[in-house]
Amino acid sequence: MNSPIRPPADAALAHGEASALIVRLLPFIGERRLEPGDRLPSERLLAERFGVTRAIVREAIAKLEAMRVVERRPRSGVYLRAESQVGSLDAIVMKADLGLPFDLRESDHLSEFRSILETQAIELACVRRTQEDIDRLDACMSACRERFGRGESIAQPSADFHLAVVAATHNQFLLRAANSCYLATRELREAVFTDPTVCRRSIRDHQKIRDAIVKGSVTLARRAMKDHLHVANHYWRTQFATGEAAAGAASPAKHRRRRGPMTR
Amino acid sequence: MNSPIRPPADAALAHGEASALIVRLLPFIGERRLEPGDRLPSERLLAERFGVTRAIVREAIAKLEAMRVVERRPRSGVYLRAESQVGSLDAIVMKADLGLPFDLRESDHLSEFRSILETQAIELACVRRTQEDIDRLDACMSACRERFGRGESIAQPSADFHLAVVAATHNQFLLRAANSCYLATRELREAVFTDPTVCRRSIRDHQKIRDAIVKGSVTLARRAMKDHLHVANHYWRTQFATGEAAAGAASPAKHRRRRGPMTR
DNA sequence: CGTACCAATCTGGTAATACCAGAAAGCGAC
DNA sequence: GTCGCTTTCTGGTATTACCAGATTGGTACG
Repeated sequence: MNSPIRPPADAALAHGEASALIVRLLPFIGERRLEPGDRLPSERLLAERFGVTRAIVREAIAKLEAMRVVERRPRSGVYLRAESQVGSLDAIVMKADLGLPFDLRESDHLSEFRSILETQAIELACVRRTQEDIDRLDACMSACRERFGRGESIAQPSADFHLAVVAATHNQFLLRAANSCYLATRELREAVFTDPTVCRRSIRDHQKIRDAIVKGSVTLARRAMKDHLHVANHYWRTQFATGEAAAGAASPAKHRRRRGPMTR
Repeated sequence: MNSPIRPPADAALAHGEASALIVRLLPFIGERRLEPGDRLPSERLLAERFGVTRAIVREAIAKLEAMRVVERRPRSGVYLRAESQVGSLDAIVMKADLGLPFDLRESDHLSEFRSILETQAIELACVRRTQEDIDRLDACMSACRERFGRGESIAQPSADFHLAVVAATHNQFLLRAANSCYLATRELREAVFTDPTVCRRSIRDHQKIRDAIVKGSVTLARRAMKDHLHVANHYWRTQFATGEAAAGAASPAKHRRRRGPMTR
């Protein structure tokens, strides 16, 4: 199983009324000026207000609770948590998943976070990589080249490569955090990685990174990764700005409802 | 109602049948040898099997879905996702929250992850800290000293200090990731931070860190943080080992049910 | 008056049941 | 065999009801 470790399917939160309710719930919280510690309306009221069942409300709240956006107190109510302090990483990732936009500041912070993870990860990867890790890197490289040759976007195999690097640290926490980053930026990456210039540059950089890891040279690898991330973040920022400009009214991140047979 | 500082209330996932079901569900997945991509039994079967309602099953699955442990495919089934690749950071944090044990390997990886976040964070903090950030650091220091003076555990204010450092980066992603780390280790930290030696050492180290941040000296701060983390991780590892040995009995703080080891 | 106590009424937590629509499997007709 | 129907799965949603803490309001008592 050398293929890049990737889920067969799309992201998770897009289905059903419960997710739709979350999307409507967040602005509702905003316009009500609810602050951390405040209580949300009762489940029954919310159900009535949004025209759904209590079961739907409870499912939505369960998800928000899992992401530490909200806290349930039995027989008392549902309370908003202090977002910045207790929200989970995925509570932000979810924003993208639900079609809510990032602002530029958040985008930069995400880039910074990703850079931190990956520059540290590659050093560990140089030391810990196994043959299997290297095979996975090569598989991603092949996938990139193949897709590029067909003129397709290399967004996914490129992300897979980066994740494969992190995976070579064999540290689950690093891997999961990095994965969240790539989930959060999936849509915009699609756009960035259609530009042939970007693709060529990426593939070249990835090759350097891969070679450095194989060689086990920490300094080489870190240098290569830093260079790559620097350029990548630049492209990313540019793309984000243009996307931001075009993101006027309707959120373009909405065509996610794929229902295909899902070959697995 | 505005109590000074809200004792973070108990963590999130601990209430009710849905959470209990998650705890029973994970071992169930394990003993059934379900692998990524496999389908879970239908909701109705699970409900019958575990003696709860479908509503409970759905709530539990909603949480697992939010943490990207499983994936729902409408009118098809609930499928296990590739854990290492797609699970969220909080899917691991949850383990602690549900009373499931870490193994030593995971514990070390968590320490490593935390160290990466915080050593990078402190550099940014040196540059970006505002007066408000410094005030927060000082408040945490005071809380530490006060509690230590009363002979209480400084686990919470100590964690608050570390989080305040990360908060000074003004990077939400860093903060949330770091926060997840401290949530995951809450219980064990309580034990570690009752030892006066540890407390004294921590407070001293924190003071150094705080001063370096105020001074804005990146090199000093990084040095101080690295030293502190090194020692802290040592204490932590020791405590973990002893805790592991005594883990035959139930978790000391909670009277939560736990089943088999199931660490996969 | 003030206070202690009690009952109506909130809350979330859980249960039981039913129906819908897509998907898949069985199965008969050809 | 293959086509096409029907049955039987699946999750998705709605409805209703009851339980038990918590809150609240009022009332009876001191």
